[in-house]
Amino acid sequence: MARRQDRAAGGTNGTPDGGKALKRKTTPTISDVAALAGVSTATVSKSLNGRDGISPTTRAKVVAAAEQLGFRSNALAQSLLSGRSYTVGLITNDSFGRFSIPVMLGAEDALQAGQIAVLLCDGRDDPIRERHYIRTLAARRVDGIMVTGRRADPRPPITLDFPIPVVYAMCESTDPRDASIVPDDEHGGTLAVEHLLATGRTSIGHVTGPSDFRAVRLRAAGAEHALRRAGLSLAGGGPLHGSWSEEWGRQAATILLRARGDLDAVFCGSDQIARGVADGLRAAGCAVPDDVALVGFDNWTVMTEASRPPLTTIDMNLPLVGRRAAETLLASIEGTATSGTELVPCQLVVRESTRV
Amino acid sequence: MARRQDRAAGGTNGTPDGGKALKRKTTPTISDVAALAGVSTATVSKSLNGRDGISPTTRAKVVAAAEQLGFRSNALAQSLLSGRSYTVGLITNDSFGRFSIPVMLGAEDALQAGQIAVLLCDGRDDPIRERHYIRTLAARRVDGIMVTGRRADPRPPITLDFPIPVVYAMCESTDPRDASIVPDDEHGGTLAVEHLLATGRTSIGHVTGPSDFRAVRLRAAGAEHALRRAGLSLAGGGPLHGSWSEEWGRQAATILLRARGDLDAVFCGSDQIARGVADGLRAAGCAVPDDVALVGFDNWTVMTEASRPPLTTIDMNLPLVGRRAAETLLASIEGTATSGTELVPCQLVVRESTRV
DNA sequence: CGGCAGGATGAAAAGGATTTCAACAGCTTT
DNA sequence: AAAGCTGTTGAAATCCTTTTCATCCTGCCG
Repeated sequence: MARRQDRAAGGTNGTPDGGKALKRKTTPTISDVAALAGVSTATVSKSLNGRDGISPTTRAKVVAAAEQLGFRSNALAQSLLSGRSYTVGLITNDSFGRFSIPVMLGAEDALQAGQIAVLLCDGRDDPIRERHYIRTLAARRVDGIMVTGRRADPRPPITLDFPIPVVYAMCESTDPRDASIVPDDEHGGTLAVEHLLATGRTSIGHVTGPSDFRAVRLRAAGAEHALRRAGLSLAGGGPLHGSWSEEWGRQAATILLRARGDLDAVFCGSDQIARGVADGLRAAGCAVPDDVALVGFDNWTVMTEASRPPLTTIDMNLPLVGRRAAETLLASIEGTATSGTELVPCQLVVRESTRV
Repeated sequence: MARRQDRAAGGTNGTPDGGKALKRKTTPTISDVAALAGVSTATVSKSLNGRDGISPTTRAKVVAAAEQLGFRSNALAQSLLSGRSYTVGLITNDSFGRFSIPVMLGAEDALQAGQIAVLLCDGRDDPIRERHYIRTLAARRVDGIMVTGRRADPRPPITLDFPIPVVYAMCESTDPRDASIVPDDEHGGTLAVEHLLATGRTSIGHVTGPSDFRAVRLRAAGAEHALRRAGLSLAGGGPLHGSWSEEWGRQAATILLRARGDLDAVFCGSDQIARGVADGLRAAGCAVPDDVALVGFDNWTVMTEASRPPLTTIDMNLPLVGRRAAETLLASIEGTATSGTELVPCQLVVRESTRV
């Protein structure tokens, strides 16, 4: 199956650390430090943790001994005693795809600041697997659980048979008593259309994904609100629903142009669709942004930058979603629980496709 | 910053679990189970862990008591005693991007089978941050560490002041005594060119990324080997180096066509480049695959499927890289250490761009 | 000089689970 | 009936750290 590369050096060395091995057999414990410093473990603990009631001389002695031994306090023992593991579980069902990752990074960053580590659990949309993970996390006595996933309709809450704070990021829980953090899709749709209106466009189409996605409906609603406030409505009579693909974007471009000769802008439900629309428009001899302006959704740079021209788009601030989820979870762990859904605002990112 | 959605229900409920709260104050311990079953904790432990020397009657009684209390053994306490945390740290410097994710998923899958959990650490290419994480992982007494990252040249090994097994996945360590698992890029290059040769192409160009990437050099070397064996050489005299972008692919297509009128195939260093080449060729009136066949690299479906036509490409088997890394790490934890670099073979994925 | 306040230190318990070894009950064997 | 054996069970030690509370010592005041 795999082949091993020949190497001049190191091939004969069977130990994991090679010449880097240290003399020490096991990692030093607080008792080792105590023995070396000639004090009790209690004194070591207090010295190293900055408790007062320790004379500067003793403290210095202990610190030196700890240093010399390379002592690192055993977090497991600390957790056992404190009852807090300073760990949270992160369950995803997006297989850490395009949407989960930024959320996860934002969350990890916020948690790490609180000295909290993250245990990874890839649920793979398998409820059994998810149950298994929840049991594992329970056994490990995590302080909280964060559930994230692909963007879709609200999901049933995870079932715990023990009381641990849970926060849902990106994927809302159907139980309104749970805390969920999601992007404000409706607001995103509004932002996109308001930008198009502000640049003087009036005949605006909307090409988007399947209508059974809640996000699709919300973005369209936001767009239509903005239009209505301007006394307008969607070109083509309503959103054009299709798949989340460039191919659909290409087709939709043709459809829109045929239906409305005066089309001067298209707001798309994703950057992938937008890129397809851009290609479709160009193939039809229609210039972007001179004839038709284009706004995408997601700010997925792979698409926005590769598109010709680069796409103006809506950024969902996913790292912020993750960060807020982490903060909410932390607060909940500290005892200040929240419930309900928090919407994180989207942001307009302007590029050439809406140049005036 | 964020706005909170109004909800009819749940708004007033301040507790984290709302009505779902259980009566139990704290999670039950083994002593609780022992008390309920009327036996000692030793007996409970043996009963629940399938040790023998326990009568069936007692075992049943204990199991029933544990069930009734919803007892779950505290993994922290177990770890403290056993000296093994059944946890490994995963340090990445790719911010879990396109390359790390599949590797990570493969690894997580293999580790999970060994009942081992994964602690997430995003190093962000910051050595200080990385150090910090290593200290945290040490304190948590992880059984091993897995280092992964963006594909590039070998990286300096992480420095540990304690003996823990480490495995490098995707990013090779410069120390040959370390265990590293990486895709076999050279083999990938060979596979691509052999496929083109097998479909009757003879004038084959190579458009790829910057030459300071080791992967770029290896893929080119593999391609040239295959050509040499067939008595041929690269059209254009050698690899065309540029950026990892579609734009470069488009330009390179023009360059190659201008230099070689008889060009009948292009092997690209990435799917992104290949897609650009496909667009460039089409724009120049050159049909893919009828006039020129195309092979990409990465099997990044976003690119391969959206390209017209869909791209034949090389898959690096990243989940397998992760899986092998996990297996190597597990073996190392169990005492069977390995050193040196293991190459995971690539795989040809045929699509329309090389149709005959 | 005795008593006392106050600071520094250490013994011991706690946290939850596992394992060893001793004790014990019940049975068989001589 | 005594000795020996087998099969169950539990007391206690162990893993490592933190915290409480008692103890001890020093120096100060009366």
